[in-house]
Amino acid sequence: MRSAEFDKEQVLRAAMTAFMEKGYAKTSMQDLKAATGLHPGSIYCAFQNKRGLLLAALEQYNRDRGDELQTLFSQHPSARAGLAAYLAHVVAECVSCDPQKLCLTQKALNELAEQDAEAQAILSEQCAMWRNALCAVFERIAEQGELTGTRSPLDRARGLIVSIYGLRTFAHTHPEPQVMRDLGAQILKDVCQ
Amino acid sequence: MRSAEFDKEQVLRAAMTAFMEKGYAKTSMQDLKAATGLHPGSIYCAFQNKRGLLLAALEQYNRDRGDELQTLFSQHPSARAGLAAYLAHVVAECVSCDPQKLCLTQKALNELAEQDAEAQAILSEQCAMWRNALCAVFERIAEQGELTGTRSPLDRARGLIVSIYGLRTFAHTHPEPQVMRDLGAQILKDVCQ
DNA sequence: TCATATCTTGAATAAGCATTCAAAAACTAA
DNA sequence: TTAGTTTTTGAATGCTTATTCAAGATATGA
Repeated sequence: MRSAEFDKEQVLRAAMTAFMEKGYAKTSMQDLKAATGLHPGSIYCAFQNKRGLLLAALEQYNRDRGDELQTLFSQHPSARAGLAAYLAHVVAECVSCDPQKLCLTQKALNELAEQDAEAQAILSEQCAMWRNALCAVFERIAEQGELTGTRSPLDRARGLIVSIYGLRTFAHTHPEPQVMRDLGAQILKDVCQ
Repeated sequence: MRSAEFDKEQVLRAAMTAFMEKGYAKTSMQDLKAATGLHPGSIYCAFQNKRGLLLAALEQYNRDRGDELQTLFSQHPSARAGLAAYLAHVVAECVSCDPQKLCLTQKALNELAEQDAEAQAILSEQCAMWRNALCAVFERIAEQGELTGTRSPLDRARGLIVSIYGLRTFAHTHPEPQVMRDLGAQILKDVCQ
């Protein structure tokens, strides 16, 4: 018996950033070898093939982002303040123009939703998990009486996801940071109204 | 002297749909040959290379979409009604799940904004043109007294673009058509408020 | 210490890719 | 009709790609 030398999470995070920077199609196995430090044989042994590595990386990304969201909201007693901080965090990522701070779920959705049914199913489920987490947030905000209007938490969660996807796409045109912050503020207003 | 046999607009529209379906990286010259009916030599003679064909296709797409928007709004005396029709049109495209009804600008923005500065510049300018067109729409809606609130037309135009980008990304997870229509209706409300 | 099972290594493979080019075809102008 | 110019054609090129595999390295258990 002998166990693998590499740390799977570490390898998946390295693959994640490689895919974020170049997209799936343009990331070569050579890129992945350089990013992960693994030789082709090891990658194929652990993940079947390039696509298997992507799918595993997508799941790792989703876990990491879920944890991050939970941590962020646990730091704010007011759910509404947590939401503001969350949006500010997303805006900051957009403004940074750092390819490693893109949303891999969104990138993959745009690149392969129409081409790979299995990837699409994984991504749809991840989107549903995200939506449920945000839905719970809006339920807490409602309980704390910080919501006007009559929209359901689910509606608001969907609206917020749409807005964040849009914000991240819009950011690729490099608008001024203040514009991005204003857009974020307006989204917060609209979604809590 | 001899003029080219092919119709440039027709070729560019064929290339557009090829790039929409597979993305830039995964569309091979063989795909483009099949889609356009042009042999490699002719493509290279007319557009330099694969990337040149993409850039030309992006510009054609932008022209076509600009014309489409103008036509749609010219059919509605009420600018507000035109906006509602425009959003309904976008939602219908999202619901159709037809890869040929994606937004090529958005697809390219997501795939190559970080990798190709020239493409990014073209796409940013196209986004600015779109924003200006929508800004003019909001000015007309304001003149017609159908706007509440104090947001500037420019703010609203940016917000609408963000929402449409988001809607199109969200659509890749195949939500129910009614959900998409509800999201469209909410966007219309928020942006005119 | 040794045998064994498993992982690691990196060169080899075969397919696919963007691009080039020279020959053939065809339109234009005289 | 004919000469000249440009386009069309599609095979050839050389490079890159994902994937495989057999040899070598190394940890584990006896």
